[in-house]
Amino acid sequence: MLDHVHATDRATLAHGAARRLRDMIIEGRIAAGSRLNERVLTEQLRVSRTPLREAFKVLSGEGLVELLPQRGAIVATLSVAEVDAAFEVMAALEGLAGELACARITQDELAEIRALQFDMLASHARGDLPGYFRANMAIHDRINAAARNPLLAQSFRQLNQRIHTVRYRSNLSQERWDKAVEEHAAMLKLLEARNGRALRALLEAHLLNKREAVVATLRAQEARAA
Amino acid sequence: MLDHVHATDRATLAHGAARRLRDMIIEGRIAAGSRLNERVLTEQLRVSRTPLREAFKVLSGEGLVELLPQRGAIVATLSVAEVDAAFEVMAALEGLAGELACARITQDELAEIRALQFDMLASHARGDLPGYFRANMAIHDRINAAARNPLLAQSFRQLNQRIHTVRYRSNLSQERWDKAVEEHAAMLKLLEARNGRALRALLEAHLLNKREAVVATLRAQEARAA
DNA sequence: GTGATTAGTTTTGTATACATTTTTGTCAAT
DNA sequence: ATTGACAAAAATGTATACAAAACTAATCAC
Repeated sequence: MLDHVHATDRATLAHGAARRLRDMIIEGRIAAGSRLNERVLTEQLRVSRTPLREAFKVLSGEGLVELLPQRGAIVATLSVAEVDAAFEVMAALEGLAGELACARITQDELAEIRALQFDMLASHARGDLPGYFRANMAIHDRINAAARNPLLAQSFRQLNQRIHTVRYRSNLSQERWDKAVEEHAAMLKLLEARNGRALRALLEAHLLNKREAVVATLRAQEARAA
Repeated sequence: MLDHVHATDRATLAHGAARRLRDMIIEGRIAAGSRLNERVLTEQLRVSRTPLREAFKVLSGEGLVELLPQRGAIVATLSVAEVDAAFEVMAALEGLAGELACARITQDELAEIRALQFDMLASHARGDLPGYFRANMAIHDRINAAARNPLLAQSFRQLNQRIHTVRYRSNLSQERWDKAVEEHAAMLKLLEARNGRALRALLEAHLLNKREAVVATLRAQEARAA
């Protein structure tokens, strides 16, 4: 097991702690809004307070943790407004990525996206939602990579990470799911045709559709809670 | 920008150290690539190593500092490619901000931007470049604020902060300066007309023009150095 | 019962001590 | 002069000690 510890883990305890804590938060293993008690976490992560507190600072920069001076750290909470805002920005970023990708993507990368598209179709046909999400994420990652803009990728990743919990927990209606798959087919066509402007518009619309689905789910949950 | 002082600003030594160090880096008082020696900085900032190292982590998240495990921290370096990439993303974000602002801006906010526009014209007429930059920044801040999307504002601010040194050091040609002022007049018209799509396109073009100017300056400096 | 007060506990913030790792400087060998 | 070995110095990473703030809960006045 220890052989498989990532390089960033070995680098410093602070990095390792940040990585593990990040995963716990993104996967929802620690509830949003809950206190991050230093004593508890030092025992859980087997590090002392110094690297743990440094990890808090890192995750705070990523928007995953909120630091309340003199009152410790909590897992960042997500309001519906914030999710809404995040999708608004991500739509623009993903649109830009698509446009740039049209100009910069290689044949090999395009072939890989084609393959992933078939994976997605397979998952869709089987009704395998987690598989669909995986293929979906992979495709969008490839588009982002093909855009050849590390800062764009980073900005996008940061926002996406922040809303990860709610994004990949929303249960698509069959109808919306079918529509999303159709949109993906159109995306691939536009990418192959190197039609940057059109792909950009489609990706933006695609993410704004996604936003509607997620926000609707969240509002429904809110209503049920009340 | 309206420095709405967050409670977190002065609350802890770590935040204070981060703020001061951030200013030093953004203003170029510490050269890009130079080592951030902990002993030296603890004396300079009058804090112990613990909060200083926490500040490093914060600034690393903002892209201003690079952490080299076991080898300390350095001021992040900016390649021309990175500046290029940053402007590419900022153009998309600023375009989005303009489009959203068209839909959401109030009359009061619009009036304030009109006033700032006159300030800008005054600075331009006087050949006062720093004054022009100030008015320019203020206008773009107002547009961002009118977009009512804190995550958009944050993403933009982070990128802008990162390239601050080179952005506000590029010496405009009179020609380009005149053109930029003209573009600003057009922006205001589109904002008043609530023409979101057009404003978006203009803002994108405006920032991509800015990118050309800055990148040209950088390449010239590079050439002179060699 | 309600609310204020305050002693005791917990928790966070900061400084410092200790442990490794990296860097520096010297000197001999080629 | 350059290289390599290696001891010394310096710097970073981590743990812990101490200080200050926040929280808890018991007591008391009303």
